[in-house]
Amino acid sequence: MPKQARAVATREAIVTAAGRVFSRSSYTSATMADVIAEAGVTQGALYFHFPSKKELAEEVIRRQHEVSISAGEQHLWSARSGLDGLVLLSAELARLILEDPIVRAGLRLSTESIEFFPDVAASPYRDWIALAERFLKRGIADGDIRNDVDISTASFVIMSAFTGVQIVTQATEDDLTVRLEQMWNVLLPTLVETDRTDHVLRAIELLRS
Amino acid sequence: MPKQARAVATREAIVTAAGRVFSRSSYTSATMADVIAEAGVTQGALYFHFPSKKELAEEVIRRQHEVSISAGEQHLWSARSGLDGLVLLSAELARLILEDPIVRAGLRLSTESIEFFPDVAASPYRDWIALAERFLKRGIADGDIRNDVDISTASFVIMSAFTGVQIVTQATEDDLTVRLEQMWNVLLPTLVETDRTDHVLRAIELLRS
Amino acid sequence: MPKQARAVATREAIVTAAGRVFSRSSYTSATMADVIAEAGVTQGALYFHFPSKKELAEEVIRRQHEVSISAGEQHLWSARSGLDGLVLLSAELARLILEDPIVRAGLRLSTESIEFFPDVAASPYRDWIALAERFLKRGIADGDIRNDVDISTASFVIMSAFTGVQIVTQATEDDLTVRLEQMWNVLLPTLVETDRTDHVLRAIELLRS
Amino acid sequence: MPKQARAVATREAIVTAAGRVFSRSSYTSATMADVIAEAGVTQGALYFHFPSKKELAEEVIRRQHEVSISAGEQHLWSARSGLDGLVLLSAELARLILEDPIVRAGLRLSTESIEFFPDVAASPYRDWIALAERFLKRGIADGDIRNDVDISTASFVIMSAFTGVQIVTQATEDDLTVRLEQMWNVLLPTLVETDRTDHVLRAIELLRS
DNA sequence: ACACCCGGGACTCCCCGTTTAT
DNA sequence: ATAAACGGGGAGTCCCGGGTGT
Repeated sequence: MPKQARAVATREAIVTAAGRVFSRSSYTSATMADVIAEAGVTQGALYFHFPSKKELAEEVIRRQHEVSISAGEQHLWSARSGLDGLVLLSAELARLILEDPIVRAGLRLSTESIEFFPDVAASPYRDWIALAERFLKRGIADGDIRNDVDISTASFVIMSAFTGVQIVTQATEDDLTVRLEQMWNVLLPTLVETDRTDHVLRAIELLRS
Repeated sequence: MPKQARAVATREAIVTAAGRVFSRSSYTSATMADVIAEAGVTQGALYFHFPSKKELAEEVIRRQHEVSISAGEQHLWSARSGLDGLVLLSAELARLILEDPIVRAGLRLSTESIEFFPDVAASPYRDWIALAERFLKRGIADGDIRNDVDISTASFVIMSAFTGVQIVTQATEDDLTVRLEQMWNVLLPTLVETDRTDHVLRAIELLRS
Repeated sequence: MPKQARAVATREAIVTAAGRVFSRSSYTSATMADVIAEAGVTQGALYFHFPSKKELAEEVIRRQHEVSISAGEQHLWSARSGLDGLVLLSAELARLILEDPIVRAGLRLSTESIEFFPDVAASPYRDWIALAERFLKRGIADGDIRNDVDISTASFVIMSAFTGVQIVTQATEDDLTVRLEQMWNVLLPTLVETDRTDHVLRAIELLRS
Repeated sequence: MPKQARAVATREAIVTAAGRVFSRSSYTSATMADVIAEAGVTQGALYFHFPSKKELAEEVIRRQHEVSISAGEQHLWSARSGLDGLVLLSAELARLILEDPIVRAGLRLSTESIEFFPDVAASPYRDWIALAERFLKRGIADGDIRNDVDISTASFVIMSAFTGVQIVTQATEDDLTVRLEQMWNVLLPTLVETDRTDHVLRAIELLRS
């Protein structure tokens, strides 16, 4: 699709810069000038690749979506079990949120600027919940997760708790990985058979790597 | 502080209007003109009472703080037990978030506009966690909650989960009370002795009233 | 006119404060709030005594006029001779400009804010020139000043030079008294008979006291 | 710096308009809207070329500086003698002040708005005094000016008197050229040998052309 | 008469997302 | 793809008028 290699590089620089800018300022308080300065491109270049601020933000949101979904997909197949995968997914999402500006920006944009992107506000959560459901299903098939667990409810509560932990941790500047482990310590007992605490311990162990 | 009755009414109208405006728009995208229109006052009146947009927002945050804390305090003494109180607290907070624009606005401002109010970003969560700790302590004393529960960890996870449920629910436009019940169904088993499921059922029953 | 002693004090405090404010800020950049803060009165008090910013400034101008004229009048009679008086007048005006905020403010207002007080822009200069003329006349009568001096021209040039010295000195932050002496050293020889340099020396000596 | 011809024209129109506006209103009472209206440009155009009111004013001050200095330099070499040049310089400055709005504005801005441009308040006077010194030096070399004249003192008094004459004349709405001649009639006798009154007469004659 | 609180609203500087001319 | 221009708001300031109390 892109005609010149330079064009790709420019576009990439813009999106990356937008990620940094939108992750540290809200949609309205971030300015195109900020993005231009951060990317080191000219106004014309920016407006050539993205006709408006909104479309630039939407591209960032799209990237966040791609990245977090593909991260999840990978674990779905590579993890030893559904339970392990679920825990690893949460760790991977946490890592992305902490380290990838585009993910952080996409998340911030889609949740916080509901007025501008009303139709994508729910999608990160919906995506994550759908992912979690698939892990839970596999977990039941694997025998790690109790088969009387309501998959839909459980995945909602898990991903909500994850979201809450992430948000509260960010606000209080706590250590997310520590808090995540505490979260799983509270949640896992209700998901796993009471006499299979070894599974719980093993899964939590995964968080430390 | 205010000397005239009219002044009190004006000030109140402004804060209420600010609550509505800041709950539907972010801090930066909300404008003083919006507040003026919503309150039906003049610019002069607004700037007489609040010298800047920031101070107006801070007043809204302060109100949110007061309201949610005092709501919690009340349940701490009126509830039959610590466990019941904790559940009722969550229900009350949910109600306030859904129904009181000032609470919603205060929450949105303090969490989302970290760049402008860095020092209060954590306070709602810290407050709620501290409240939850007091409920948990009473719950242990009342015998409703297992005495090997780590109060600090549990209160953090509970309030994080609550926060997450509220945020995800808001984004997906689900019914918060239903989701809250699902959350408690997952969380309570780990807090209450396994042979005291009656307590769990009774507490959850409270959510429906 | 004022009925109560308190009113007189308030009014005086306001005018004095206005002097300080208008001497350090221009008419437009000075604000009524500045005056209020400086005077330590309330807005109501200020607006009771002066119905507008303009009238307050006009009062300051009026005071400056009174003060500088009466200072001149005094020297006219007390000085040993017209020449001495003229030199003393310049010293006295310099002192007032340096030390009395109301004089400085009145001067600044009447000269700089021509757009607001067009009819008084010239008056300080006209007043001073008229004063100088009277001194020169007496100086001729006293025999200190050459009788072929054109009084009207000379007084204009003298007071202009004085004004210029004062302005340039203020801008360059030089010592006004030193510069004033230099000015008289240049001007006096043309006013006094060439063989009466003792008069010149004596007059300049007066500046040092 | 400006890349397009149109940009140069726009910028020029803005500076010229600013000159007119700032010469008839003080810095604070002049508004950007005035400049925009006077220049016939849009707000965007103005703020593209000058990021703030202050920088626009500073450009005007810079222009005034350039114009008056280069006018002086020219006379320094073209005049028949130092004395003639000095008188011509004063006439030229007077002409610029009367006819060039940018010069008038720059002067007004740098002297009157000390609060905003403290570091350039003195520069017009310093520049002129430095120029006068060079003329006086040449005048002594040329034999027009007495060699016992203190150059530093004399140039200060001359330029101060010039400044005063200009200011008083402006306030009283007198004819500047007439007053300038009167000023020189008072000042020259102390600068030139008493038996060389022909020089004085010739120099003053230059003012009339 | 004197003082004060509260409110009114025009206006100011400037930022910002976005097109037009080159 | 860039320099230049566009123009709609943005927050906040300012001078002042009314109603109230003393």
